[in-house]
Amino acid sequence: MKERQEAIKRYIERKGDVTLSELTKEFSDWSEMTIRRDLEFLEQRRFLIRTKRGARIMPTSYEVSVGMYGEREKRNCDLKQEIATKAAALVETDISMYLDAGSTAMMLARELPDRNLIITTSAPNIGIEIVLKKKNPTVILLGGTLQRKTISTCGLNVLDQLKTLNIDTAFVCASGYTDATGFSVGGQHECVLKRAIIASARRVIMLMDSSKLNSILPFTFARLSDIDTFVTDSKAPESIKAAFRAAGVHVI
Amino acid sequence: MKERQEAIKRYIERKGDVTLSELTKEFSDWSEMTIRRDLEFLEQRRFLIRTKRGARIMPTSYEVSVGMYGEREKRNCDLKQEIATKAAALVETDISMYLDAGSTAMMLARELPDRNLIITTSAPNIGIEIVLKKKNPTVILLGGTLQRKTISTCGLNVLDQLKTLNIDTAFVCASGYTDATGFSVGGQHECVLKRAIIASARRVIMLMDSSKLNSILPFTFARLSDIDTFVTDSKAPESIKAAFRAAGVHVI
DNA sequence: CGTGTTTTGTGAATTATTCACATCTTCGTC
DNA sequence: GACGAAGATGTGAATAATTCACAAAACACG
Repeated sequence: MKERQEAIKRYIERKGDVTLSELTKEFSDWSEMTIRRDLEFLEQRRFLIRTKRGARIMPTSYEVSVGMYGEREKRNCDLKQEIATKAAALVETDISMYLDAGSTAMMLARELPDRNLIITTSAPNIGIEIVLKKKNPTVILLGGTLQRKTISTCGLNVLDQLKTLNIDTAFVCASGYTDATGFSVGGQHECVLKRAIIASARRVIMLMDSSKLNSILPFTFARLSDIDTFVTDSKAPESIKAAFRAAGVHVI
Repeated sequence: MKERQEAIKRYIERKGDVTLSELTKEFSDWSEMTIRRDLEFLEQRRFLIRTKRGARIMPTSYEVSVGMYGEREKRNCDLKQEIATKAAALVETDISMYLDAGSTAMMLARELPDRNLIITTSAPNIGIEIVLKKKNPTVILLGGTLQRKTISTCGLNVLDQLKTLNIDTAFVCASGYTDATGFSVGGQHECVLKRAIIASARRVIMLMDSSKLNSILPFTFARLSDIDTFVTDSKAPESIKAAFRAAGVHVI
């Protein structure tokens, strides 16, 4: 496969859904016809499917996280991508890690290196994504009732399942944060799971885009003191980042 | 949603990928424009995506089972569909059932009624499929290591997980059968799981298309005496069906 | 260099899609 | 059962996208 085709593939993998004109603008060194032929080439190899006026990433579980929830998820796509890229740099080979549910975590999953990793997750879509796109990581899915809204499992016996797993680094996502309430989410079950994960992991890395700062959701699952590292995007206000650092959190 | 739109949706769900001209031929009572509008309607509701000259089923986990593995899975698609339809008729409301991994099981999942059911499965793609497309069933995913080949989980503690679950009816798939060897599969882990399921379920329904009869795979997980019902397609030879019936198995 | 092969670009021909509008249904109301 | 409103469907022209054939350019190799 040519370099340009690889680049087109990567571009579409990130965007999920692109138009031909978008691609011709992005890859303006080549003609529309060439890009068209590349799309045909990539479609034949099942990397993507061509749509009416462009192409879309080959749907595995991608659509479950981004497409399905639609606009809300796509809105802060760039911020989340930035976070995912930064977080992926923190992943070490040969470790046991936990990956949370959610679209930011899905993007992180796509950025993970194809190396020897043990990845535990409660998000089956993320697990499938990893297993289909990478050869080396081992994926462990937590069992339990599959929640419709979050596409993640939660079970009464999560604690039992975690007992036999030693998680080194946990990548956890939050839906809200304020100084007073800490990190919060919308679901009770998620809250319980995240707490258990945080309690058992050696190192906790929190992923959260700046749009979620200063919002409160019903269930608090962690305080600043519970986390080691905080990964956010460049739009996060310096004041908050400074406050986090003052509390001993490594902010990236 | 209109009846025609439902029918178009079903048609595309079965075919996976259709052209507009195929649809206008199939639904010749209506004009191309109407079909076009229906596709737009269905796309908005995220049931499918429109491609260059037609439409394709909305990729959730469908592609994981059918598209991804490609031709092999598509080959006996009609046989499997027949089995799935017959098996769906055996599903009762308000029961706890187990659904195996595999493309036949995926098709059964799509045929399930949108009613109150507790569905346990080791196939996360099937679980996601159900949860995204139906409102009423509760899905329980078994935890464990996610296998790349089968997209199913298997864990050391499956037995523990099953202890708290009372499964009434188990729909189990096999990859091979001969009188001498019984029902067999290719993976050791699958074998263990299927055995555990069969041991704990009140009623076992085996799903297998006729192309798999008279083939042997490495691991036997069940004998004729272990199953209650055998669902196969119309191409299965009468002699085998008669032999099964003679052994006390209900053949459909 | 020269030749054959592959890749890329161009524009015309073909095909698909959209749009505006006309017609036909359906349904509630008097 | 007549009427009007709202929605669904069909038609054809306008627009846009895609394909195709072929020419030009880039590349490989002796």
